[in-house]
Amino acid sequence: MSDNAHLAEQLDLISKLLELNGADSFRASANARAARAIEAWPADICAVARDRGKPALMEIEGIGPKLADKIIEYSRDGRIKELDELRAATPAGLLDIMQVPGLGPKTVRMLWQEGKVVDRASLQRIIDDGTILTLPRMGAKAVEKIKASLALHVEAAQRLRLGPAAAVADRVLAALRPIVGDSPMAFAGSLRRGKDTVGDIDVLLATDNATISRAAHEAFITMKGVTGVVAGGSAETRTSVQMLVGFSSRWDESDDSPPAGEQAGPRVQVDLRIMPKASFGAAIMYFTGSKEHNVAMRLRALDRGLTLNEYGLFPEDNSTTEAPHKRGIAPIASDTEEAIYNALGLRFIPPELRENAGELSAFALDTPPASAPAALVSLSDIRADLHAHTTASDGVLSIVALATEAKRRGFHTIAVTDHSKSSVIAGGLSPERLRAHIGAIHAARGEIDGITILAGSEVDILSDGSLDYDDDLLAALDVVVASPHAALTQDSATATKRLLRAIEHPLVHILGHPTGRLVLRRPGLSPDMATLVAAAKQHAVALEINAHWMRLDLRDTHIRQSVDAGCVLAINCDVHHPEDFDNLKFGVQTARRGWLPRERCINTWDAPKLHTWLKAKR
DNA sequence: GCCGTTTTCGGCCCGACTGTTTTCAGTCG
Repeated sequence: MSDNAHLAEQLDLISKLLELNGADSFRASANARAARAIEAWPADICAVARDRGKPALMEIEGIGPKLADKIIEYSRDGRIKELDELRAATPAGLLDIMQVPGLGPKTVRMLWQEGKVVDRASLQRIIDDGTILTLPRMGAKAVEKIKASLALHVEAAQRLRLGPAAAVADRVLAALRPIVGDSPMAFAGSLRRGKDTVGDIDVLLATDNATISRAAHEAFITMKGVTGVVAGGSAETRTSVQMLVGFSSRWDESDDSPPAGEQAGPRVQVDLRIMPKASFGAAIMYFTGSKEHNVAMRLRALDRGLTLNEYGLFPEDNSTTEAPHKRGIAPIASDTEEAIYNALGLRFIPPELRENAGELSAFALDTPPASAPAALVSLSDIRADLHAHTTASDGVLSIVALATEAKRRGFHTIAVTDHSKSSVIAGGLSPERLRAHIGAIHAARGEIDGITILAGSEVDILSDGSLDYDDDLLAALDVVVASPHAALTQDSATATKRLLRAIEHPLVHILGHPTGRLVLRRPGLSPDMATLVAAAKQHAVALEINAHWMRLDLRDTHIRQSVDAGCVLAINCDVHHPEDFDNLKFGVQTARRGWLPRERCINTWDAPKLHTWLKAKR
């Protein structure tokens, strides 16, 4: 875990413990806000603390003098005294209870103070013996809800990776489409923003037709894969179901594929929300988030004397008694997101950027064109893949089959990059086999035209940073992707030296999945990214964004840091199966989350430009 | 605990829903 992520976790914990201890809620949320700002910060925040001190920290939005001191304390001691004291004063089990849906800080504090609850077991005890009913605001219905939440919470909680989540959403949309006709319908939330994991899936449908609305609701709750309708949602405007993820792949035989029995396996909550057509833009903006982006947008509206909610952008008339849409006030903008952004002096902000990380100022209409961000990379810009495996190592496609599939998808170049000898389990090639393989790749060029097949290798970066083949052999390759595969628990300093050595190697073009992380499975290396991106820029090495949803490595914050440093990046599918090309969209979304401009992604370049760039190292 | 061309003190995003209440507190998204 990076220092930023760890520090953010500590501050978030401080926020939660403050709430539990009845501290001022604005003080608690200030800590949580700072945690999110730090987590999204592209550079190493501890380095900022050490090198530039308190004033530089206080320039970050949401960080004032007190929080700057805490960051400095953390960067110096690796801990924060305030957190230690709060932990000592609060039973650890209360944090666990606060995870249960329906139990917020106020209720948990009351249970602790009045009911002597300190963990899940003691909560269960006072439910069972009935004493919970004697506590304030604890009626029979409230207790029933807590009981149900406790039971359900055991199997929920886990977030879902982007790939399986997108597959569920696509399934839902495909099932509803025939019923809703051409009514606007889309998914929102962190899935639309392309985050690497999502908590639940929000599907929005806009219709003014009650018949369509009822039919969609009915089809939704009877869809294949639905294992239960979540209580609540009296009206048909919001329905929540639990749905089987039912997604398996070579990565997930251990933890995501259902064991025997049809109703088993991981589930995800899917919400269907039905709203009037006229509110669709405001609603999808609202449900897409992020929360921080929404808050910033509302503040921007207030600055301009307007009110923004999920029904539209309204003129503010200072009647605080009732929401504007309920008083029949006509919205200034509501049917499309673009109209709302424009009415607030902004260009349309792509969903991937909506994290309140500078996007509002960057997309302001009055920003001079010179300082406006360049066009972001998009899926249709990608014309090449530079990281793919064949049957020579652990892929399932022959060289020609791989090239044929790449051509079918509109690429002008495909690089064959099988594993090197140290990746024994993946069938890594000995130097002799690689020489023969290069010959086979050259021969395959005669069997298919309209696409360039490059001879390459995904070469292991060994634990000391040396590469898995001699320079003579590497020089015979058109493209070298150097990747770490083993020793992924090295400390940060060792990992930095290791990867730096690979970047400085004159025959390396691309640093493949630089940290080796697996989403929700393995943290991978945490090298000093500032050092790596500076070296990558200097040595003209492209940093890879591995598009597989299990990797998404580099991650969004690292990409932003690389972009700021002036690096070029590669978005590669790491193809083993033909379907792996479909993961490209996740790589592109992640790249966009890191603000990657089209021209800085080498996979968007035309063939002459890309091939010239590769040859510069030969 | 942060923040400021209407404030250095007194604010701090908005609305729906639920359950416990006689007017509202808490939670969620």
